[in-house]
Amino acid sequence: MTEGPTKIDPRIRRTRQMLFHAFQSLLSEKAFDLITVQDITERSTLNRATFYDHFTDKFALLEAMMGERFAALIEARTSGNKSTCERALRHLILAACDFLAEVSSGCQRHQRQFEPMVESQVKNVMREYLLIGLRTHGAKSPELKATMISWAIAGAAMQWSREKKTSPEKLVNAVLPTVQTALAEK
Amino acid sequence: MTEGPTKIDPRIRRTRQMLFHAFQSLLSEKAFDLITVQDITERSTLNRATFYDHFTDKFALLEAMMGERFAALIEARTSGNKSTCERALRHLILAACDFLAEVSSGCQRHQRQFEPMVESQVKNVMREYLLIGLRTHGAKSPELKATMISWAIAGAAMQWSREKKTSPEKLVNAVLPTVQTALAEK
DNA sequence: ATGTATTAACGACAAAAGTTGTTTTTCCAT
DNA sequence: ATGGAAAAACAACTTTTGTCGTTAATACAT
Repeated sequence: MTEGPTKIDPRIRRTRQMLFHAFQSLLSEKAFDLITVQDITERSTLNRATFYDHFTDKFALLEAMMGERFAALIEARTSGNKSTCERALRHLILAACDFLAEVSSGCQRHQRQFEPMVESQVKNVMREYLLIGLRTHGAKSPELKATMISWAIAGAAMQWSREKKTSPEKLVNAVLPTVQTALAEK
Repeated sequence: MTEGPTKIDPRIRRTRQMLFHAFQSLLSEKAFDLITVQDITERSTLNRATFYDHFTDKFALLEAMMGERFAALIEARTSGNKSTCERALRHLILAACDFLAEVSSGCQRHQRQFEPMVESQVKNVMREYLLIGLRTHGAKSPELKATMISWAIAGAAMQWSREKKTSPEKLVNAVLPTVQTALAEK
């Protein structure tokens, strides 16, 4: 998924991981808005300037972290076989719910600036996943369909994660019919 | 739509408008990221501290401005009669396209931080609109439906606005069937 | 193993973001 | 019109952001 062009310098990987870890541990303590770049670099025992060598700001860090994690979660669950069959769709929707629940539980209540990043990454990863399936099945306008469906699922999942008054499975059942008919359209 | 509880002090209205105007004029000159709060207050001939009396940051200003404008556009076009009939849906989707096109044209190319705000307001306003129609028609789970549909439309419109390789009407025709079947589901 | 190139570390800097407290202006109810 | 309440103006201050130039460390190819 948007693979890096060449081998990545292990130091870069290491530094990124250190920033991710520090950031995650801070997120479990205080709200995103209250976390400064300095907080992150202090905890990761890196220089603040080093942070800016890797990310433009803390939003980019959040975005990258969420994207990587959700993509990894999807990858792990579907073990790579993209598809648009019911089973795969159930997994996809469920994965979104689980991911958002996991993110929620690891964080100190979401902030204004926090959600949009999570949301956009969830949409991106799901869209990419759907797009592959749609293209191999030779659907009509795959890009448009992939966008509409990934956004619709993301919206449903975000709403569910805010309210959490039913089980993820119930949401899947409520969402799936709409998604399937949308996918099936000529 | 989330009306203010009481009459609003004219000074507040005035100050907000001054900030909106200054901001809009700056947006036509340089990118959102490069605009500072000081830029905005200088142009609006207000003190920088005054800005913070009204908005928490420039993101909140953008958000408020986009929300108000899109809501006004919708209001103007539908002259208040929310509905879920085909005619109303066409108008809704078209309104989203037109709004995004208008925003694009008035701005210096969108930035990373810019789009999410526009996007979220477009979704919010459309969701509210759909929700009213769905509730009066006694639909099944109106909140979920309203979310999925508004997000799907917003996604389609955002994608269209980035690419702009077809007319808005063509997009409406491509999007409408999916939306209608989703709305009609039992 | 060593040299080269890349990257991190570091310190210092300028600019912008936010905050606080005080004073002045403006609205509006009486 | 006048007094009280609310908002704006203003200045000063702290924190955070973002950048730059130099030095030190480290990965990798030879």
